[in-house]
Amino acid sequence: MDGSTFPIARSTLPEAAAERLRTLIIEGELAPGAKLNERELSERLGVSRTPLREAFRMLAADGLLVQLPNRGAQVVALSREDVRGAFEVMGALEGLAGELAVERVTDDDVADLRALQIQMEAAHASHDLPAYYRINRLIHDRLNTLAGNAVLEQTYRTLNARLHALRFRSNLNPAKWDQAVSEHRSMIEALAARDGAALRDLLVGHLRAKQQAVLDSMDNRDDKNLLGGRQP
Amino acid sequence: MDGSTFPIARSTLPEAAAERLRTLIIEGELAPGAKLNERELSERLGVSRTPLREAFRMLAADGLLVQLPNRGAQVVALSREDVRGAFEVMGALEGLAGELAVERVTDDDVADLRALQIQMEAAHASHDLPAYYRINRLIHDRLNTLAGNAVLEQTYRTLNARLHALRFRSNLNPAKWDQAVSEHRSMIEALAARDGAALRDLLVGHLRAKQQAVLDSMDNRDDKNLLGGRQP
DNA sequence: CTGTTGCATTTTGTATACAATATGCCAGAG
DNA sequence: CTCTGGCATATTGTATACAAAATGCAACAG
Repeated sequence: MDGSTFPIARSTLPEAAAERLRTLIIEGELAPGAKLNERELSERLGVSRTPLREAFRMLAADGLLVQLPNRGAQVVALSREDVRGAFEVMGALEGLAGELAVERVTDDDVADLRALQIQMEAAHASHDLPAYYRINRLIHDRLNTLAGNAVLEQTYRTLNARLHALRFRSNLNPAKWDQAVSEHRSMIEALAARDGAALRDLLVGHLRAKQQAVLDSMDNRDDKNLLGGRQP
Repeated sequence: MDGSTFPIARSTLPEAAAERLRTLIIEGELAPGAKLNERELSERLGVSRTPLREAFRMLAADGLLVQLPNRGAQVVALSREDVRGAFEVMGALEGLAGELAVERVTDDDVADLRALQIQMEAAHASHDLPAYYRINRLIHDRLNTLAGNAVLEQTYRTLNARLHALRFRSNLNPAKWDQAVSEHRSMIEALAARDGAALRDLLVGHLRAKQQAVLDSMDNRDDKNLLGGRQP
């Protein structure tokens, strides 16, 4: 919450287990809808069931797992509605981040972001999708940090992690990609001009486009199994 | 996440413990900053330490507790910055809720809200603060439900619970109270007119006023101890 | 008198044993 | 052949025992 304390961040076993599980889920190693057997997983991670169960509680709170009484935990399978809703909220959060960032951003920050934008365009030009996604995420994270609101940042990160479990990076058609890069350019200009309202609108629109792309890809038969087949 | 399943909601021990702790924190029985001794609490709640620790993890994820490795859990003490940040995010969320509600609201819904508004004005007229807060909360909850976005609703509720731990109901001066009631009237009119942009602006402004009131009360020497004295 | 070191006690962290519940299979009735 | 009931097995839920770490106090050195 406040981020100023540093007890050397000594990790405890439940936290470590949660972190490991989180990556397993996001990487797709644990597929959406997969049932998690406590004994098996505890052996696989080399911890006993007690800390593992605490890890489950943490991930469930993050929305990465669902826990059913006496029936264990399973990886969440996001429905179409869940994805729609999550993107709507992300849009509102990023919009707010933009408005707040404008009030605190320094010229150095803008310069940093411009540098990232150039890297991003390079990745775009060379069709390096992984690099593009990496830099894209850096930029959005940076913007959220610039907002200077710890609650916002934490909420944003949690939601983002949930969506990353979808691993929707696969298909992004060229037209939408061009569009996204261009939107990013406009965003940085709005930030440089300290135009909060414009930046907010750009971010909301940007997120809406992303949402649409993801929803489209969910309709794609090829990707449907990625979701665990729970949508009606 | 999806709310459509109903396995009779059989409560498990960690969930029950978490619920109990949640009210203890919100009612102020467990003061901000208070250290929670596992053994003592487990005896008091009549459960063993294992489910209690799972409850701790849930509440920590909700932001009601902070857990320090090898040093146990304590009730969160919100700093001024935390409160400011939480209200900013709440504003963005409610604004979104307003925009979305406009698209789904029925005339019956509007009638319900008008009825609540009348009850609220009655509570205001008779200076019944508890009733006012209760109805106020009902209205805001209703609006969030109307938005038809489960992710939004859940995020909103979690943040709201965190702020309720402040128990800031004590001081609300008459002028601000009048203002708040009047804003509510406008909000319902905007909803009835299906004017999403107006409703959004009203909600954001409404939240900003609430934020200011709470921050003012935090500066009040009388209330400072309520916060656990962690703010710089 | 002050500061530091080491020990006793308390408290948290983890593993495991036991209890309760759910799951799947098989037998038997219809 | 299908459906129901009951049993065996597997899995989750809870309590407790043991290990590790932190805290507080007291004794000692400076």
